Amino acid sequence: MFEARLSNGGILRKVFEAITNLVSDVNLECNESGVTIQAMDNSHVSLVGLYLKDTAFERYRCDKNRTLGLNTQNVVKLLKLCSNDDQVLLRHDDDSESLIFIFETPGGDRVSEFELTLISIDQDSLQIPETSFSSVVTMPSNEFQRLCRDMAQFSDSLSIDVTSKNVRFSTKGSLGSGSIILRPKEGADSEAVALDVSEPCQLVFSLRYLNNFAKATPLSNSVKLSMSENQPLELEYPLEGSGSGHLRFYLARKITEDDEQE
Amino acid sequence: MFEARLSNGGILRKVFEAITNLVSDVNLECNESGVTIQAMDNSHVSLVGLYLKDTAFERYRCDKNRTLGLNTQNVVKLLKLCSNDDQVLLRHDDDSESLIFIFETPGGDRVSEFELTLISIDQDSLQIPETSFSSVVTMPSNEFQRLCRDMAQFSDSLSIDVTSKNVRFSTKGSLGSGSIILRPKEGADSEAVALDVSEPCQLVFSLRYLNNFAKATPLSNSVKLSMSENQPLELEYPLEGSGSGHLRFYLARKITEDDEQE
DNA sequence: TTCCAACCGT
DNA sequence: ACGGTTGGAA
Repeated sequence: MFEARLSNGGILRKVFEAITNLVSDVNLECNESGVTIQAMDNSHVSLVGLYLKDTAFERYRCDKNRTLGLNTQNVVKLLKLCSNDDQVLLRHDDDSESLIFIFETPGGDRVSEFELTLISIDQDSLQIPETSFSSVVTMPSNEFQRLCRDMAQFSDSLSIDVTSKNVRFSTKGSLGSGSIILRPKEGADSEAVALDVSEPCQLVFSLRYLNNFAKATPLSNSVKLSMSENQPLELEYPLEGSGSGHLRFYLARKITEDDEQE
Repeated sequence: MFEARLSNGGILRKVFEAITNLVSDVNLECNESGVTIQAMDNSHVSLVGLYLKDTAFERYRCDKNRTLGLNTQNVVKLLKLCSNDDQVLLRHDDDSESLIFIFETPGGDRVSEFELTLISIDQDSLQIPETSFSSVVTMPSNEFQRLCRDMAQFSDSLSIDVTSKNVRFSTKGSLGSGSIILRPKEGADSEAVALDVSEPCQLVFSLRYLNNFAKATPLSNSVKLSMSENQPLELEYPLEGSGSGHLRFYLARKITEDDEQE
């Protein structure tokens, strides 16, 4: 028996809304310590990682490990049926072919129960390793989204240069070029830009994917970009108000013409 | 001479907006006690019944009974030309081929007059009988609309189970199944769910039609679902602020596979 | 008929 | 700014 109660159904909806553009089917891995998703996107370019610790739930019970195959669009459809402040209870009976979503109004006078048929997904169970990075940029998530949207006007490649002093996002295309430099703010609160750089780096990424990742903006006020030379970017949205948890995206640096000449 | 003045033109517009999806042409039956419409929808599956008692009007005069054939879409077009709080005066001169709509701003500083050509509709004049029902559910109209829209995600069939304790709406489709249970609220105001059940019932209806009926939601805060086994559903939207009147829909229960096996 | 895009109302 | 509705196109 797997049973997990979230007091805020909105988080779950936003998580699936954020990843539905990337992956159509995912395996929800449930064990006693929490719930995770690790999936390659449909075009096998980027990775998505969700981690919801058991403490992120109001109530959590998972007697036996299980893998729940879900169609992300169907999950989004279903989660749209709950109001933002409804409580959400997920339930899976051992060996059942469906996952049950129960939405309860705060007053309890309305209880909706929806059953989603599980699907079987043959996908390599990824084990995304925890890695350390030489450059870490923390910034407001909406600012990152805006930046990626704006830069996409010029080209699909975004260059990110991080030094210990600042971070520079730049792009160049036929209609011109753009560059945005962010410096850490003095009175650093969580809303500000922060840098943690042991080794500067300069990497180029596809804006198409970054813009897809940025769909997760509603989940968190801040986003963390972790980079090292010759390592994929890790983009992390901490899940606020859920105790501990995060949604992460991984993207290998874009192969540019310079690389090809090597 | 037929002359009827409504202080609130919005009601009339909403009524016609609600039925224009179901019936393209209707006969407006006018007699000394008020105005009624009784019509079968275009596909001859459901019935629409409008009743506006003479007292629903600010002024009402109907010397001679008459049947005014109207194209519902044209009426909607015309009623869009009046503001929500305009007074509406309907006038029909005996034997005239048109119905006159006069819109007057509250201050009376603007008077618009429109003439709508009547059409002749050969349709059996229905006499929908007043019936009694074993299960009556009253609930907020917007909640009913939401429910029907949500359930349509799963399938076109909505099962309604009413007991003396609660009402359960459920559906089942390829992507899963859904069920919403409503219980009467304790501090029951007009916004709440109320049940009046002498005999429980369990019926299935087409969500396509229910969703069409739910277009009437703006007319009323509450909706009344009256059911008995082996009898069509009666869905009633009381016309608020119009003294006495209502818009009703009737829908026979959907024939399911179970029935066919009988 | 169903899906998508623009427009409007909240 | 979002959700809903409506109109048009496939």
